[in-house]
Amino acid sequence: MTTEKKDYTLSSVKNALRILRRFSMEESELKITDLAKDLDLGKSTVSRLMSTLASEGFVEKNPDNQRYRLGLSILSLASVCTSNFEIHKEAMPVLHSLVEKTGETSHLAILDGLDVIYLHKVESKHHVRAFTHIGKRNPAYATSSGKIMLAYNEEQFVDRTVERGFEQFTNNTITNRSQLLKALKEVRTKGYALSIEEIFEGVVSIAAPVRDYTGQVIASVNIVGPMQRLNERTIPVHTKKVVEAGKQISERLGYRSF
Amino acid sequence: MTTEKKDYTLSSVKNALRILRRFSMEESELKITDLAKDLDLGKSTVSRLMSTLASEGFVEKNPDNQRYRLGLSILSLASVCTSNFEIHKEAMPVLHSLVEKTGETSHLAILDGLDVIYLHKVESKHHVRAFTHIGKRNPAYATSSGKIMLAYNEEQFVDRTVERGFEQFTNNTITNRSQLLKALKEVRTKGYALSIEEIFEGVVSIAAPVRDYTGQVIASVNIVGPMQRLNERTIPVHTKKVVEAGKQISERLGYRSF
DNA sequence: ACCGATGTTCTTTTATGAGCAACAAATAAA
DNA sequence: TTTATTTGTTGCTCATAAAAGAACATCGGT
Repeated sequence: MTTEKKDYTLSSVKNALRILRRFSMEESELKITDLAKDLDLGKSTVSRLMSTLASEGFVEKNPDNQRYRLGLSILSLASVCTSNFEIHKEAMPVLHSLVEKTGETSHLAILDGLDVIYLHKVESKHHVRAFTHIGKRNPAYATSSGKIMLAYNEEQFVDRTVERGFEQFTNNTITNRSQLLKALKEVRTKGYALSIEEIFEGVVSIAAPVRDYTGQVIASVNIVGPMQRLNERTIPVHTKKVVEAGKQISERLGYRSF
Repeated sequence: MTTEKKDYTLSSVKNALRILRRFSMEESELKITDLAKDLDLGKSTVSRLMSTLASEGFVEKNPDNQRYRLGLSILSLASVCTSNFEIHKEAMPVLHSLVEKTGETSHLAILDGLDVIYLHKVESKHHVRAFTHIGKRNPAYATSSGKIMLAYNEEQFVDRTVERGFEQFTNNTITNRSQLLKALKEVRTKGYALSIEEIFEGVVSIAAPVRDYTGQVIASVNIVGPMQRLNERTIPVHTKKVVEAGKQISERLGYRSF
């Protein structure tokens, strides 16, 4: 009696989806040959997968360079996706006013596995090079939002983070268990999280928890900006505003703190 | 010798994509049985398609009600999709300032087939029931943005619109060729387009063209609001601002009008 | 606790998708 | 321009993966 349970995933569908996931901000146009190499499939297979994807509007061919890019069907679905999150709706006005008050870009993030995902982003007036975008994933341990989520959720996330291992993005990146535990403890006592050049050089972020009506931390608000503007002097005042924003969203979700 | 050319689209992939496209703002959570009925497939087939989609994060199961909804993989791809459009980046700040100046919600729209698709949306402060969202499709002939695109593009779009037929959304909806031609002519002479209760009762929109460096109209800016605020008195002043916004975006795209 | 409805698993058969190879098309090089 | 080289699409075949139906499990309601 072999214990292997049957795997009922459809390989062609899986391949099609893997193709879609290959598209990224950095590589937004892909060629058949490259995809075939990446996914270890035949050119013809990929070609046919692509025309199927194209027929439903999930990709389209750039007529100029023959390459494929994501199609508008994706766009139509994205709003449906975010609308699933009640937080999203409640958070938007708060994020906007946070940006007005601080002058920095703000995000609403949730935890997906061991990564944070940015559900929403409100840009500041400053033209800064964008490191994030809606839907972007970042490892939780390296971001302020992520540390919030790790700090206020089950310890098992810490274990799993350690298992997965740390990538050192900068000199300040947390790279082992004890550093992480210490950081999370600090988050819990202070009620907010900082990330000072822990993932990008010269970039600082400040995050605060968002709680649902049960008091559980389900999301995080943050602001992000360059060190020049987010420094020892300004961080304390901005932090207050971020924490306040977190509380406001939490209250809109039915959380009562007393 | 039958002239039918072979169809190389992969049916399982096609079914998976059709499933994804079934999700909408109105029906954001779907059940296996319903999907099976809708798509005329077996329950077991849909079940396996869904688990494959779920394994790649394109859908996820709502633990509360056993239903499926769109997953975060979709979200990650959406920004990649919009970033393909150079207009998007250039238009954003202009849309924001248009919203500030007019107090109404603003969209950037492009034409896809015979529909307009909203590439971007900036909400006004007013809490109005949302009729649109990023990625939403609307028939071109019934919207101000769409009329802009039809007015400044090849006549063939008009023919195809007539072929596809008109749906009467309201009393003011354009429902035949001559009405459409007259409306488009007016758009061309005035340089902007109005939609006064042509698609939703009580809703008015004003749109202006956006041109690329060749002078071709590739997109449209609009504002949307309720009749109470967008009326004979305010429309003229708002129109100027919308047209001005269109020009600004066009200039950012390298268009020079002289 | 029962019943009805919904989702998942199992197995079989047939249709289908993957791969190879040839062809077409586009790009680069000469 | 012509030639060479890379890249994408099509034809065809066979192994196999996908669809269907039925049985089993699970859930939700009464």
